[in-house]
Amino acid sequence: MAGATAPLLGLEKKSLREQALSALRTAITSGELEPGRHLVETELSDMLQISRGTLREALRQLEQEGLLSAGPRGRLSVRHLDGKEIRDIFAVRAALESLAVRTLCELPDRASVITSLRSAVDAMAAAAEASLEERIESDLEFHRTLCRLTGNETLLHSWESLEGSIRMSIMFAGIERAVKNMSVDRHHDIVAAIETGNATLARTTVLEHMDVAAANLVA
Amino acid sequence: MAGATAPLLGLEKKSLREQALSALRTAITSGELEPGRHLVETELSDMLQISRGTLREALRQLEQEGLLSAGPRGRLSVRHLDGKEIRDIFAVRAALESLAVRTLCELPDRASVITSLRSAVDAMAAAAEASLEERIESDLEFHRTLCRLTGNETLLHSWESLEGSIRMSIMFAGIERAVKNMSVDRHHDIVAAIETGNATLARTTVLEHMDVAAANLVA
DNA sequence: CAGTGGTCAACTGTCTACAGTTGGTGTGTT
DNA sequence: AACACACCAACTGTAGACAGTTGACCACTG
Repeated sequence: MAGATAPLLGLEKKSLREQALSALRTAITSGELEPGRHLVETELSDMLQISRGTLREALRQLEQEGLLSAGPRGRLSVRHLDGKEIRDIFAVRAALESLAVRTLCELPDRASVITSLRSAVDAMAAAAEASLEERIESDLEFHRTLCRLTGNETLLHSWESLEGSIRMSIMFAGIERAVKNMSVDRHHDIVAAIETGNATLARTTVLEHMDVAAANLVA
Repeated sequence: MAGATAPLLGLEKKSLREQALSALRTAITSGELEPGRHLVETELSDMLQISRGTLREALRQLEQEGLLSAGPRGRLSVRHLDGKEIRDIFAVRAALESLAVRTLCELPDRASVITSLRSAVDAMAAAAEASLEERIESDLEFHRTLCRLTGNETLLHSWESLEGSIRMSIMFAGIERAVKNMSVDRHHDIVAAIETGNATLARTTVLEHMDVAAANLVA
């Protein structure tokens, strides 16, 4: 986790809600909490050693991220994805990321952007020999960077809201299938397309990338 | 509010959290809670006559919708938008809705879709003489319908997550400016473009519609 | 055997209370 | 008057308890 730089002597204090949030997120996206499973508040609050009120705030956020689905009478369960939903998720993702690259193409000075993206690709290359988890992380980090560099906070926020669903898609399809989408070359193509400044080309490249990615997952 | 059909003798019971959610949403998007204002939990829970725990769940959701921004130490305040952020919001909105129309164009039988959209446009025309609020509602309803008809739940969800920000943009710019975007003709153009099945045309129409809309708001 | 009514356990919705932290204010000292 | 320190009020983080509802299981009755 290279992004977790401690703020110069600042204590690493996260609220219990945030801790619960990431704990549950990883539990779900790792499959520890299998899709369809009913979540019982008292049970979870016992496991995590936090009170129900704190837990409920975290659950509400996960629900809005699309990781949980609400049944009748507030019953929450882990969302179950089918092939169509994965394609739908990737269609939205493609729309967001194509906006990202289009925006980046229109930037007057893309030099620093290109530099950042290249180092993100390099990180993927470095992780290529590492664990599958790390490869996935570096891949997602690349795409998140794509959105962040636009400077459009709303775009970044929307993408991050989708991130949980993306991770669920990966888990649903199985990590073996997912790594087929981690090709360093394909990501280089995206950066190269941005570098040309040709928005149409960049957009097409991203759309195709996502099409292939979704196809790989649901194949 | 044509969408609020009671489910055959079903009682209309909403949880306090949901009630608080809509109360706060309208308070913010109507400007009753002005941008930048600090929100104090105890104060709000007194006003709404609910407990803090219940309120906090609602606040968490509003935060994720982008209506509230979190300061240091959990201090929440009503989000303040500037011109750039409005353009950013509408750029994301344009990306989502252009995906919507593209998807609709690729549908084999668009007849029923066109019918639904036409009635949504008719509703706008009917509201043209009504209050400004109703005009805004019918406009948003049209665009929401655009997303709903695709059958892509993720797309609809993403759009609805953005809806709060869109409403804030409208309020920020002032309703007088916003109504300039409610032209029935322009919305007819979108429907007509979908009817042709020409995805590129439809996409261009929507992108331009959103460009104009954002320009009108920040002018 | 079908159907009815009743009791019980499991959950969620909601509220109140307590603890910890922070920013401000007033007072005393030099 | 300026600075240091101590106290205080305001607010958020968190916990624990109570109430209401639902679904299941079981006995009773026609």
